[in-house]
Amino acid sequence: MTDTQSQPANRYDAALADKIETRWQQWWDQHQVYKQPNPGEPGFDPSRPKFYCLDMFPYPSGAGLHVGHPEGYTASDIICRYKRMRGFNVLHPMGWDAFGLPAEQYAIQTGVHPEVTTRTAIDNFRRQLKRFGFSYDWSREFGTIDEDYYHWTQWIFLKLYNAWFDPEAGNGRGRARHIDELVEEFYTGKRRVRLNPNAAEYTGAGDLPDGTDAGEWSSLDSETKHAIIDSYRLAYLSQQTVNWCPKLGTALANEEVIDGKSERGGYPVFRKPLRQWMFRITAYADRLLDDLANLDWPESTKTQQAEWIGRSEGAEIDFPLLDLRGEKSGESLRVFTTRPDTIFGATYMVVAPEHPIVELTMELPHPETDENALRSYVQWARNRSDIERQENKEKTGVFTGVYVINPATRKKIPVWTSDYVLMGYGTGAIMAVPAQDTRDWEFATKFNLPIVRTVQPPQDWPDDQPFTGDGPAINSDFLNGLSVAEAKQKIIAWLQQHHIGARRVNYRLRDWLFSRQRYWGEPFPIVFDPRGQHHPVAEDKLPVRLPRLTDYQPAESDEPTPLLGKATDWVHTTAAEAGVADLPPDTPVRRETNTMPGWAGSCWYYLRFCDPKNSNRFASREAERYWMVTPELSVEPEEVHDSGTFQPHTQRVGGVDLYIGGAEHAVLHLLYARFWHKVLFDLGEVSTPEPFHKLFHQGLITSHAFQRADRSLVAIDEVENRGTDDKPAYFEIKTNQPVTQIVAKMSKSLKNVVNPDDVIASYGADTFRLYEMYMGPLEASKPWNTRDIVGLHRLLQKIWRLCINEDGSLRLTETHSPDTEKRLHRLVAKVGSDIERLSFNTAIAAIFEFVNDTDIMTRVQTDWFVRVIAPFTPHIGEELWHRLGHHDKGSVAFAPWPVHDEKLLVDDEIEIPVQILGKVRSKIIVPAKADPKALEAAALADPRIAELIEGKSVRKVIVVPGKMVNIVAN
RNA sequence: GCCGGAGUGGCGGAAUGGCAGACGCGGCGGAUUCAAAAUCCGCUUCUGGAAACAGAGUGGGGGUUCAAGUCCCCCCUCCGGCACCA
Repeated sequence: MTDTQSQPANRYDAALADKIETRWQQWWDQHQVYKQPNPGEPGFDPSRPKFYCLDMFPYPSGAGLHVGHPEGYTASDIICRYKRMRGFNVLHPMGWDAFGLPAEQYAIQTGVHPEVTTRTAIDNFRRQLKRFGFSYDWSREFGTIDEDYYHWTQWIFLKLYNAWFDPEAGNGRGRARHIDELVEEFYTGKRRVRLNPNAAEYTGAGDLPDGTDAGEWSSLDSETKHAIIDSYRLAYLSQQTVNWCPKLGTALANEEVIDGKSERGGYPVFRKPLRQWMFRITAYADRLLDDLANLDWPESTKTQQAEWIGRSEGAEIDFPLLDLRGEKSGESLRVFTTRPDTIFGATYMVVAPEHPIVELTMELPHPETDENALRSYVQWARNRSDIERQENKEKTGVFTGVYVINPATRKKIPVWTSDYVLMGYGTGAIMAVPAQDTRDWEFATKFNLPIVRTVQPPQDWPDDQPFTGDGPAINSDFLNGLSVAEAKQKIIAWLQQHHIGARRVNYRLRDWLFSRQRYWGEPFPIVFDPRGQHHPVAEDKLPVRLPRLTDYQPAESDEPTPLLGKATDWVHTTAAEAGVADLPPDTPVRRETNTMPGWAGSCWYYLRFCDPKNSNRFASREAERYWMVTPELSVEPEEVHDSGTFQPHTQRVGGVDLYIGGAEHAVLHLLYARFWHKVLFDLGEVSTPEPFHKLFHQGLITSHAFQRADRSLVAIDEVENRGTDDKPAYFEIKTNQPVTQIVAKMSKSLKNVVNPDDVIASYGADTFRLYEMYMGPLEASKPWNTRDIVGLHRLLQKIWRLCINEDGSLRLTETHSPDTEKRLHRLVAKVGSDIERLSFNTAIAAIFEFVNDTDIMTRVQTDWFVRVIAPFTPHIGEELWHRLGHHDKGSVAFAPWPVHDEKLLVDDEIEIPVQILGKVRSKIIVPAKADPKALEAAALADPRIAELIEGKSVRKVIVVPGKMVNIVAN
């Protein structure tokens, strides 16, 4: 590549920027400059350390990139470029999160197939990203909708389907094992044959799961065997209450339902039980919680995950149920409580409206049951969305007519049902202790239920308030006088001794609902036989391809009907065709018609990037190990962890070295990915227990908008400034009312969305990159201010003028300036350390200062300077690099980062402030290495200081060598 | 309500307990120009002062320290997340 035929203009402007940028982008593409070979491939250098830097891949929408995308992407690009110059093998890939609801909705609106709209959006995103000059290895690009990608998404699903969680394995932390090993243990009698006692789908069933030995494995019929095995699988089918919208023909996420109506269209939404695929993520709750400690993640994100998991310690207690005649029935109602110490104050019980006991009571009413009231309440509660429940917290409920015995007081207490008790948490039933719980207090006062204090409140405590704090137990028999903590210990021991309760840990985290009724997602590799039993598709029959539907309009229906049901030829097939080994080949089978949710594809894409073209495995073991394991953090095992044998003391640690993306994914995506990764780790498929070692969230790029006195928002084009730039006075044009400028999210309605293409057209990509990095700290949310961009463009103009003459030749001097040299070494040191700590705004400020103070440089100095700016502004960097004569030596991307001389970083003489009583009164110039005595003497000898302390007595002189002198004199 | 994070000039922001406001934008003044754009130079926290300089100053109030934007306590505001989780 030569640049002789097109001499650029003398000035660096948008046109020149465009010419330089497009030229080098083409050149990078042609020469595959950023292609990073894997171990064993030609050009791979095993002597270099590795660095895996990942951006959260985008969801390509029809609207194209917005200015928020390039923020994190520019940051990671700078780091990757810097790391390459520091001699790292850098894995820096990009791809597309392309299945999911928005694409499908867009397709329905436009009438164009989602495959087409999505591919178009991807092409547009790729074009836009390339225009920024990001150094992605595009040879690794893929989309989650690619068949040879979702092939492995389905394969991972099967891994979870064919796995169970053994709580005793893995040194007591629990570990996933192959389902065959469970069957083997049942068969040999090593393990009691019974339903999984931790199976979420059976909680609330009172005393059902525990203590139900199923007997000899070999004596069981196949249905029972299936039921037992399925209760252990990490992927299982379960009846779940969902927000069903008949008009849209799909279940909706909670955030898509507003006031009981769908967000889109405003159609009514009902809560309906639906059979759905679930993941037993709750089995991993403790490990997901504990392992946060080892991660280099923002504390806020770790906290959010910890709270999402919501571990709470307490006890499960059985309350004996009374039958129709008021006698002990032998059954009991099980509750979870964190305050077993308050059991003597449990004056009534509350169960969720969905609790089995409610259903049972409606069928077999007790003498005091008001059947109609109960029925209508349950009906009403069932149709209430979660959002309605949140909005109106006024307690509601009805008495079921059922009584239980409080095992501590031996008194008969009533069982109520109320929607403030949630079926999904604990056992779906509580013992209500109004005196020590705010919610129970509200309920008890509303329905006139008895309140007995069992913790002594402080003396001045109001009578009309519950007391939830610590204090001595009262009215509690053998617990009286004990503190809350002591009472808990004692009552749990008592409960266990009498076999009516046990210590128990509960989690806020629920099992993960994984089915959608939508079209645009990964099909499940599952079929159903004529008896309704599910079977996995054999691994070598993957992928199960998403059929191409021409009619992807959702069907309006009262009954949930997944869209894939329309693909009748695809749905109805045979065991042989589908690849089910354990059925006779000609057995008619029905394919699973639900699809996976949008999260599926993003759960493991970081693994595929290690080896994206592999058709035998999701990634080769060698590639996965090379990119994911951080040797300096790992204890190298004697034997590699391939076999699935857990080796707690030799495990490799690592994961993606730096993962940059928005904080909005703090919980769901990052938790789901960690879960899948841990399962794959347990099964010996990956080498590290965690997927992402270091995580960083870039801040939100916001914009300006205007606010009326009533706090409503006004779009920016409806406002004018009737003041000056310095003292602005904004008015709404229509009403002539003053409005105030505020910072708001970019949104179409506020007309404050910035399109990156426009900015690049006006200034070029290098300016755009600099601007976004200069706005402020990467993690902070910052308002976009178009006016400020020009400052960064001017910096590039200055850089251009500093290096290029009016006639287009290189501008160099033979005269070596020691001052320039010193400042250049400081620049190298400052920019390098600022990049390491992701402080790009201060690095750019240092470049500003250097350029402002520099007239001309030698060839060697210019060569260094170009390397320093190249990570930030790769196009102008590459242009200058080649003009410096590096034609044949390749890209500046692989030029070594300059090595500064530490000696040039310190001055011989420095100016330090002299304070009197903490106020700066003078400054003195002293040798940098002056000792405290010399500094004190110099300070006291300063004429101004001498004048000011005249007549005062110097009580103390504090000297901080190299920093300052403070004289205490009065 | 609970959990995070943040409040510094007209604006974006800088500052391992050690000169608050680096750097950029905007503004003001000047140079260049027939003129303008662009460019270059100077000034730009507030108050008083021609200046030297003095005083005040990092959301508010207290405290620790020779020294606090930074550490501690209380309060206010804004942003983000969660929210009847027993």
